[in-house]
Amino acid sequence: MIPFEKNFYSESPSVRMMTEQDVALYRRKRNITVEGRDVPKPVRVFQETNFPDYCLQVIAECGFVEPTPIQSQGWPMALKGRDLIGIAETGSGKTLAYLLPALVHVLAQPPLMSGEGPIVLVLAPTRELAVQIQEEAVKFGLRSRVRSTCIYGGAPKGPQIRDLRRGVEIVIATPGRLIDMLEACHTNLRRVTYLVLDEADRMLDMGFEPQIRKIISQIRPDRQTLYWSATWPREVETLARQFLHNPYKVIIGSLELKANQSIMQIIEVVSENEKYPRLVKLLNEMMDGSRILIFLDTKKGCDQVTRQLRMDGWPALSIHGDKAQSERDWVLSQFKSGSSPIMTATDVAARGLDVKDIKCVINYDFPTSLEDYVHRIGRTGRAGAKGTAFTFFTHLNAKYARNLIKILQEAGQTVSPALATLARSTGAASGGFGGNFRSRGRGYGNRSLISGSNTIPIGGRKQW
DNA sequence: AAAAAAC
Repeated sequence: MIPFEKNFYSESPSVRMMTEQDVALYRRKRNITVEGRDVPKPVRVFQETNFPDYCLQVIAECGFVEPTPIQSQGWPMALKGRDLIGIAETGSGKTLAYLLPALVHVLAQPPLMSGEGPIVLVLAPTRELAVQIQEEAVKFGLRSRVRSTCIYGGAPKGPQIRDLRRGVEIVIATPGRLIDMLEACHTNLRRVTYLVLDEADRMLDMGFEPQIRKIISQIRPDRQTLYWSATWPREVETLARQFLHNPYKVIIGSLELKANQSIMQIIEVVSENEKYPRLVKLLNEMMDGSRILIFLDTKKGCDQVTRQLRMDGWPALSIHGDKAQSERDWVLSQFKSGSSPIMTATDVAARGLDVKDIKCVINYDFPTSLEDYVHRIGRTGRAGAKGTAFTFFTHLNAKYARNLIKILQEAGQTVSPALATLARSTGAASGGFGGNFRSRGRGYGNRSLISGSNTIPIGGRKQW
């Protein structure tokens, strides 16, 4: 094994001069909570970090003025070489919180020899998110010797194999294709010393955990492991700590499920039949060139609503996991460029995606967990911008009402009487928190997305 | 009676 230096952080003189009181005040003002032994002081300006000069230059070019709270505390922690759990709301700069320390980490290592695998591995739950992270890595790795590549399914293997065989310091991957590549010996994880789980609670849930276990088992145990998410259900903590040693924990705000405060959240209690007409009414009010993202719970629902919208003349496209990756890529690019300002999506688009100027998120269906609710609406209101989230809420979703109200109140939103009434109609607070980590709610009842004369069958496919 | 993630 190649030994690696674990502490890349030395406090700048200005950080060293901060008194404990200064630190406490700084953290209090920015809602930073820390746990762990020997927690380093936060950095207040970019110049207090020890990132390479060219990184600071890119930061300046991006127009960033000062580190976000998760960055100011996360950077020195990550640079210490210790494990880390970082929890901060959607749109608060988590990607750079782990990517820049990753660059420093790589630059401090002996160069890659031929046949060696990556030094940094970042795992993400969707292909689009992996690609987005890689774009960010390219932006900051460009002017150094740090190469990166993205390994994900649905795309041709050839170029990915070529990149891996040629050697890259940073690999950003979705689990399935990475395991595929490992089994085919196109790469190995023997040199990985910096492992990131983005959207960590999702990566540790039922669907992903076995794959994550398989991947982590191939990485040296003295690696540095970093978890990041906007949501952190209590149920994951025990599982998560199995893969961590003496971690720091940094939380921005509270550990309570918390939505981004700059998003106006509007819950509309409707019946199933009222959804589509209500959607059209909202689109008529909101359409002014900016982007609108509509979430549904099922792929079929996405197709149906998109088809109906297009028949009614709306420029809508749909993204979900049954579509070819080439179409997913195209739809997302059309949405990003504004050529198709309305996108319907399943939860494939719920986490992490950073599209500028999404003015409005509409939950056509209420999600199957409140964590997903927080992530979905977090596609708007990014980097301090304002956004609006409309959510259609039916009596079938009543079990979420109480905890949803908690989220609304915590984020300073008004609670409509209709929602309050629904909350009172349910017994003790039951449903909601915990997402995939507890048993799923029962009783969905019959649902058809578009009722009566509005139903549009999709050619050749059986439905309902 | 959900989605995602490899071929």
